[in-house]
Amino acid sequence: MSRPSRRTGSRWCGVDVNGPTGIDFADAWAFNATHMPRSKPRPTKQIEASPILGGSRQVTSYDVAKRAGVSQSAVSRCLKPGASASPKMRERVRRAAEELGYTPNAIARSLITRRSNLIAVLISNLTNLYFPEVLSELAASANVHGERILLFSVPRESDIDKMLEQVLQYQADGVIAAVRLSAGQLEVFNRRRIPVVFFNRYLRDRPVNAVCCDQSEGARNLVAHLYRAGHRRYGVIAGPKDSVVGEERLHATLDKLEELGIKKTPVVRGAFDYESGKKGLHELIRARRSLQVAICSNDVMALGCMDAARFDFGLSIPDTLSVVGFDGVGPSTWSSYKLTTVRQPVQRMAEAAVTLLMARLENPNLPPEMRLLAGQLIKGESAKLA
Amino acid sequence: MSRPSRRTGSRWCGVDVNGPTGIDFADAWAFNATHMPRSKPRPTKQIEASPILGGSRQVTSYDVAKRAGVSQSAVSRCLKPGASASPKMRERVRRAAEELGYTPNAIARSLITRRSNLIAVLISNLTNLYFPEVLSELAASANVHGERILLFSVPRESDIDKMLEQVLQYQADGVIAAVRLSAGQLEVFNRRRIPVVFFNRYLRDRPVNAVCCDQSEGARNLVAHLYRAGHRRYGVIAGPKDSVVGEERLHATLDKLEELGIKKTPVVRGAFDYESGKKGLHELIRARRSLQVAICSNDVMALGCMDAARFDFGLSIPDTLSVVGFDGVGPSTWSSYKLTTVRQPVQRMAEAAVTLLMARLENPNLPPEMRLLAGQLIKGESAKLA
DNA sequence: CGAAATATTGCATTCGAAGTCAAGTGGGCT
DNA sequence: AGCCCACTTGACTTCGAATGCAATATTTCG
Repeated sequence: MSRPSRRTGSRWCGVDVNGPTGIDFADAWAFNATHMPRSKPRPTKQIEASPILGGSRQVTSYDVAKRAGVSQSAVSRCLKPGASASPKMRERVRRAAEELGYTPNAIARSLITRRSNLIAVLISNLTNLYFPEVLSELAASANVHGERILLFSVPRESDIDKMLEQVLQYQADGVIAAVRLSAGQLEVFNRRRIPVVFFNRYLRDRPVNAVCCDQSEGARNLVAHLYRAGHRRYGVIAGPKDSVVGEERLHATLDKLEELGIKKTPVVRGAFDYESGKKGLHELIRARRSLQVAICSNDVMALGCMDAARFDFGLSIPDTLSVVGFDGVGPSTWSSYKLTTVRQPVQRMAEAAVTLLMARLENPNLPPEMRLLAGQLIKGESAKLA
Repeated sequence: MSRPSRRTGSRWCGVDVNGPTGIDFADAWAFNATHMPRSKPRPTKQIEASPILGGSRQVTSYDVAKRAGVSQSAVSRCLKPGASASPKMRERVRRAAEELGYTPNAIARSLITRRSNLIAVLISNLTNLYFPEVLSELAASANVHGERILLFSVPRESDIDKMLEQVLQYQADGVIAAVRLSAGQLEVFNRRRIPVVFFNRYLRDRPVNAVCCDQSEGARNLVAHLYRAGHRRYGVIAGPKDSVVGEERLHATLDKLEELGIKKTPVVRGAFDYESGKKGLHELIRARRSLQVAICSNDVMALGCMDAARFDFGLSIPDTLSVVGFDGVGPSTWSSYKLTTVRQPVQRMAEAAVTLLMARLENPNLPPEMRLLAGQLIKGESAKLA
């Protein structure tokens, strides 16, 4: 310490100064304070000197600084790529850090930088066969940008508010939502300038960030192929009404059918799960015995529908009944199904979602943006197509 | 402020005092400092007084304190259930917090309490059909204990070390590992007293915390049933050699077979995925044309195996070939498969893993513990059983 | 060689909540 | 009234890294 040393209570220097510096402070206080109820000298912040003993206090940047004979700020700067630091110091600090097994504390960093490097991912029901893939792609993309994934698996819609509270508490940098959020819930994030990107859903009444597979185009495309193959008697196994993408798939399907002159297509509702597909087919057939095509709003229901067709009704697919789905999940390609479906480009969608989010972290003023990615028609063997 | 007011630089009080208190400080400094290179008055920590303007600084406990007319410590105490606080103050603080829309900062809390309330979950490949269920159960259990899940999806084994570094940086309270960890990697966590619980795997050479499904018993049970049904010519489609549970399933199977007098059962290796199951059956049949039973080390391979049997070889299941698996994933119950398998009690396993972890957070000195949960034999229709 | 420009470095402060400790308050009892 | 004890409450420090700023060190260049 060659400069005129100021008396400070700062921790790592404390050990270098003669005597407890705290006393100066107490004096200063005494001078001004007319009443001094707690006059005990401010304790010099002193580091436990026994890193060898069992004191398993974690190694901090102060420890590294001391060992390298530099200041804590220096350590911080050396670890940061862009910062100003001489190569010599960099090397000394690097060595000291390595010798001590130093791990920066991301929590402390987040507190001061106001960047948690956490992305909250909200997923409603992980068992959907489609989400796992999404999740793993999201994790990969986030990782590329130095962000981690804080997972919120929402068992019931009613629990969402509690989850959102947690998302806020953890200071997530941003949110990727594969669940339904109300306008009010979204507003909470907007007010705090936390970007939210919807995954395969969005809000109808206001512009939001979203990455979606182009359901409409996929659906119309699919219907066109089916129609050209000669199919005339359709039925739809749709998702629950509160699923925006489900409704979009449904409406695009019905619109295209009407455009082709086919009216009054029966529609039954399911919950996007296997059993719904089975049940759905039973209902459809009850409604219309001569059904030729079952259009299912997702793959898992389509697979259930196929199984019901074969095992409950003894139908031959695609000869007696054509079945199609949406998503392109793993099992849809299995030999038992070879489902005709519209595959979502999950990987590109995940990348897009993270990219959208990161851009809004850089520049919070970017306007809401919706990215539509085209689905790919997978011509399986579950439907006669043109 | 009814007591004799001490002059302090503490933030929330500053605003109550007449005039800028900073000046008193400057004087104090001037009095004592013999050398004063930086004599600008120590800035009184002052809170931006415009919560109405666009100043979107987040609401802190200081703001709440100010509004409620109490100290910041009081706010902290009021929000914590056990702490000492009069009902009157509790109510005032609660109201102020609500009016301001206060959200405690979990990051700041973690820094001081040294508890991040984060559990790192390491999963290798999420697309495995079995992990999604695990993950969603883990999330649910963790939530019950007030912990969040920090997800690490490990694409390649080689990336694990980078992941572990991140786990440390984020000060995860504990780790649930559904991936392979070397003894050295585990040691890093032990040294830092971060509990690790393995999920369906463990280390052979040292005691560790683990929750596993009792593979051996399940396998032996399965084989016994198959044997009693009259099967004599077996083949095994096993997992990769580096999977501990896979090997356990394999060895238990082979042991039991030998115990029953059946030697030299052919074994082929797969990667736990659908294609491996198909390929595995081809290899098995090439090795032994008269195969009666294919024992697969997981469900997904079993499903692939079934499909290969039916579509590639035209075999009838279970008449010509019996197929069994392990896990009990969703699709195994679908009508096309009705797989006979040993179901893992995923929910109870997840609960156990979290419980084991939480116990070790309470008391870090608890010895390693391994919980074995029995698998449940699901008698599907893919195998003739006794 | 010396002045000016630039690079390096350290000090002090900051982020926001929690916890320690002492001071204050009030009640109950003698 | 006086004393003791339990209960409330607030001031201040703490956690660990990042950063603005000023003080040095080093280089550049006239």
